[in-house]
Amino acid sequence: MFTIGQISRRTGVKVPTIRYYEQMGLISAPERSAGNQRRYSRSELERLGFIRHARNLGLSIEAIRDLIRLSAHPDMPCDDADRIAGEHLKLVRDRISRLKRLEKELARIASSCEAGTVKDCYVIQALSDHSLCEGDH
Amino acid sequence: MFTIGQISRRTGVKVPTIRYYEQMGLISAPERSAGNQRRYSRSELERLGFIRHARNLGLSIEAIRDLIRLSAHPDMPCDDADRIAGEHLKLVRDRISRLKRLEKELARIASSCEAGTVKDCYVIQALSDHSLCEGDH
DNA sequence: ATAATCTCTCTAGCCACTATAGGTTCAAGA
DNA sequence: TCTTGAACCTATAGTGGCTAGAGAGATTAT
Repeated sequence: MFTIGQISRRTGVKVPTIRYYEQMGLISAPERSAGNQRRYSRSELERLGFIRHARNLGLSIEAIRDLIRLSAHPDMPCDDADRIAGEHLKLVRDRISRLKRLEKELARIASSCEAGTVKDCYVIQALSDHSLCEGDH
Repeated sequence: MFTIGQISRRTGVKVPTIRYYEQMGLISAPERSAGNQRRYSRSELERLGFIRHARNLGLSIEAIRDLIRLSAHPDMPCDDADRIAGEHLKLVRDRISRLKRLEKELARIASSCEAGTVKDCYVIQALSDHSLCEGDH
């Protein structure tokens, strides 16, 4: 049996976040001590690890809820789990390509200001005038 | 003189968002018609374009406020504008490298499930067990 | 017994919007 | 001039995923 602070330290998920996950239905309400404090078992520790890992990968609470629901039915086909992971992968790839375009333009903007005063600053000019952009976004 | 709907269509910033920017102090309160509706001039249209562009680049409201403050003092040195753009560039680069690590692991996870049922699904296993990760995150 | 550290619930705040409700104004057509 | 319908107004609440704080109670070590 672990206290909330103990599983917090073990999983790296902060105490209020654990309580928040409970509220959101990602982990079920654990047993309580005589004094109404949460007491967790090993399986709940593992589930929290799962959640933390998935969150680190950027999956939404919603997606994680779906995966947990799936894992409760081990004999169902796992197409849905694959789909969730695949969709998320696509999302991540989109974000990367978007950010790369931003990086390119920002790098251009940030490197090309040689003027000494705001009046002639390329950063501010470039931001004012979208038509100076090389790429599209 | 433009109505709020007109500058919304011209800049691509939604009407409630324009009002929100006004509340946040990014644009100053415009003139009003006899019936209390906002009437904008060309300079406000331009500023909104600036804001939209900067937001598209991912700059925070806070950073944009700083840049606007700077551009009100055209004779000051523009180091600060350069710094803001540079810092943001660093941020974007960090995000990209983080996302790339995620992409790698997600791709591995999503592609390696060959099992038919949830019980043996690699997606769920991999999420449960961080130690299966190849990289660090 | 006491002190220090957890833990409890509840509420509010963060960012950058978005949505809704209920009302007012404006511009164009009849 | 009247009417209609779109656009506008303010104010409030909700989004996601937490985080912070208050004020009270529980547990543990000395």
